[in-house]
Amino acid sequence: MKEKIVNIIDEILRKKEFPSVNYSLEPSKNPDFGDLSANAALLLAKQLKKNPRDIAKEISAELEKHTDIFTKVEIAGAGFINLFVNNSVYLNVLPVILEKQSEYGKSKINNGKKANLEWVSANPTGPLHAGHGRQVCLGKAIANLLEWSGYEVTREYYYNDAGNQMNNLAKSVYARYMQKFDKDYPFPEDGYNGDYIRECADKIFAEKGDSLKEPDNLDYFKETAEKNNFDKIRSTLQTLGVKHDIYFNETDLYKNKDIEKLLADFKKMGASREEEGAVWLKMDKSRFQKDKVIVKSTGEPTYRLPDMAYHINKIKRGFDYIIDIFGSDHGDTYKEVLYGMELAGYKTDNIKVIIHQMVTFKIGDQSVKMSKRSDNVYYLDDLINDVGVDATQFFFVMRAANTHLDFDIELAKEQSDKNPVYYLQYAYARISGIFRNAKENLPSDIFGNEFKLDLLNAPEEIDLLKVLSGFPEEIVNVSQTLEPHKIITYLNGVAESFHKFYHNNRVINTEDMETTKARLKLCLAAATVLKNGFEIIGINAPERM
RNA sequence: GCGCCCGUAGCUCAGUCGGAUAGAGCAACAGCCUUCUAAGCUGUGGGUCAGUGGUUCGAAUCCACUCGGGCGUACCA
Repeated sequence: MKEKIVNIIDEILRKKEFPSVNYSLEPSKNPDFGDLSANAALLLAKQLKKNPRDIAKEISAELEKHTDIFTKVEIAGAGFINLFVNNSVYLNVLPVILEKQSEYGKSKINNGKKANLEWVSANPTGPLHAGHGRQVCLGKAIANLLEWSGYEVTREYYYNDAGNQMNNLAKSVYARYMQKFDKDYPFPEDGYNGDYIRECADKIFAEKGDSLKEPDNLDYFKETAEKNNFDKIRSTLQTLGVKHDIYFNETDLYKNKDIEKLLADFKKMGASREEEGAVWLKMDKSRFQKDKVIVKSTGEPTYRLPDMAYHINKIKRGFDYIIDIFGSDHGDTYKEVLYGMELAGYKTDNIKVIIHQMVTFKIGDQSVKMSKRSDNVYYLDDLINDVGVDATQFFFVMRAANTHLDFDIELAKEQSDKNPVYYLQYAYARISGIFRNAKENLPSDIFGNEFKLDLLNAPEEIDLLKVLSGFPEEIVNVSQTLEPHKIITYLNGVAESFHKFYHNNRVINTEDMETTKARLKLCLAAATVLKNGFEIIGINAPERM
């Protein structure tokens, strides 16, 4: 609908031969200012050096001709054009929602394009801890959002089982294993200290007895621990309904020589230098503090080089849009990776990196520890057990990614109106209740396709339709910024409008079947939007609560 | 020290490519259930948008500085 109005305004501006300006057409905050407000005249006034109210007058005279859409066009304040939209415009959205159902809100703007979303990508050194949840849930919602905007989405997990951390893991399990025979056997200083390490050692002991006491070969420990950990990670992801299409293995980049070739390219073009036995990538001093090591003096690459090769690989696979989600602890490193790729001659403008800030978990005033190195870790599984899948998903997606998140476990656990998840889900459950009632007590032809739109004329009914009509536009906007918390803000508005409607207008009224019919349709439309929105943010639509 | 992110109601946070009277939930207070779920609705109170200065018709939003918090600043990933 908004698109239609924008087209009308654009047409008028073109006819008047005004310079093009990037004006806004926003829902008015105050009902006195109509449904929508445009600031085009204010911006034009600056350029044309004319009185903004005069320009507004010219534009609004044209707008007033569209009586099918506008009931009133007003000029207000410094030169805002306030548009009062005809109710029929909103009413006509209802049949559209009913027809499209689970497709309502889906956009085609990115049809035919392929997106790659890489997230989680936790190394298999242990189970996911609660802090990982933010990324898991955020990525789940963003992947959905991309699909709703038309992309074909590949969900990818970068599986990194090379490097020192895995040796460290093996040594940790080995030490726990050896402690079965000698309880004073030293545990590595920077070893992984969680219970899962002991479990893994127990398992190995149960299967292999004392046959692995010789420390010359830790491979078995490494492989077993790695498999154990990754199974745990995948099981947690499954609980949250996350399924990756591709697990990209870092070792493949060694096998197919991508890393070797990239290193050779850097050398050939003089982008790298050797010092103290290590290879350094020459960094742009205006953007980075100093050069970065890409191959250690031991001959092993640092994480940067494989990361560059990995992202080059993604580009070569032909994605139109490549998205990574990282925690703020990686906030600087991705810039190095992108810089390296640019040095190697690849364009990185279709790569978007989402950085989310850290999470503090709180029970009352007490914060919960999350370090992998300490014994008492709050795992993502623990969190899900404590608060449930929906609350976990909702709380992680509820806030903008780039602000710190305080996760109030007590609040998320709360099965009451204090919990913000329920406000939304309750609206859906209420509608389901109405339909249960209607099925039991009304003749089945009440659900027929014919109904009288114009019986919907209560202010709450029109308001609800206004909100519902904004859903497709909301998806388009949010899919551009990839900020799913805005969907929640929007759905809150839907729930609020519905609750108000429900409170003031009884749906099922056996005295007036025609109104009942129309209102049931409105309820169905509201349920459709809620359910579609829930699907994007990744929570369930409960029929009863 | 330097880089990135953040600072909005008692609490948790929306709003930030400049727009009209800064919003929501919770908490507090006062109302509303013989009718489809009161996990709801209605109303009241609550703000120097961290601070100072600047840019302009207009700043929570942009710029500079200051203060406060988080994360980086590894031949860890």
